Amino acid sequence: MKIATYNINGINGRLPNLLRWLEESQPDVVCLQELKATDSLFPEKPLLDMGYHAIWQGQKSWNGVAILSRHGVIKETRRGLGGDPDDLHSRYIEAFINGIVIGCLYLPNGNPWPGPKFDYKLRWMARLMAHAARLQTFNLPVALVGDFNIIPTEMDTYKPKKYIDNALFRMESRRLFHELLDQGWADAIRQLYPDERIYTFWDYLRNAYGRDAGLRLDHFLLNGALKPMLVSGAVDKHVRGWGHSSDHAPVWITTR
DNA sequence: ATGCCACGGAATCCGTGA
Repeated sequence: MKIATYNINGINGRLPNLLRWLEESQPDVVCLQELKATDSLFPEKPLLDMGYHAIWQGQKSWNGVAILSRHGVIKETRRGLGGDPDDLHSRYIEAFINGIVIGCLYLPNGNPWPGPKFDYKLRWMARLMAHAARLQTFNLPVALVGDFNIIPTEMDTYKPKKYIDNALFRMESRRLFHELLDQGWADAIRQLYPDERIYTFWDYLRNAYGRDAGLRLDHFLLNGALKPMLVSGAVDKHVRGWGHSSDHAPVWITTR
């Protein structure tokens, strides 16, 4: 099964890019983030026409997550993380597809540091970790997939010094990410490419893509049951070079 | 220290993103 994640940065503005990439890449399941669309504006029909069923949690202007699948109707298992009834951001949706539990997430950016947005990021991560710990008790393959907005190590940014006080790279963010891994999650892309610089995001500013000034922010975390099923994975980097692209590129893995 | 780009939504700018 080919599972992908793609921060689309506005699903309606970039629908032609999304459809072009789906046609080319032929993923079975796709986790999307930053829909930037309300529920009623989700482009269900063009995706169905391409054979993809979808579940989504939209929001006006910002955030928004969705899961697409070619394996028929999707069994949704959760939307939202719980642990904070006042949090109205659409950042988590989860489904059971073809024997795998797939959690699609869009972790808060958290900039600027310090401040309330950074505090929200850390609280959201704590809630994610509480839910991830519950998922670890499942006797099933589980994947946490999406835009984590975290640069896990110095190897995952073109210029570590520049990001020292950035919420994506602050030690608190990295520490929580590694505490999450310590629950028993494997960072699939890093596992496949232990020594390579791999980026999934290139800023629109300053010709970042042309200079390959990127960050690795989009991750696949696999539990112990799913990890031995991992076969391959990669970033569809060229998609970031298409006209009218998102600032993220799609990332995918395949499992047996 | 700031703007550089790009989005949605409203309005001819603002908040946000990373």
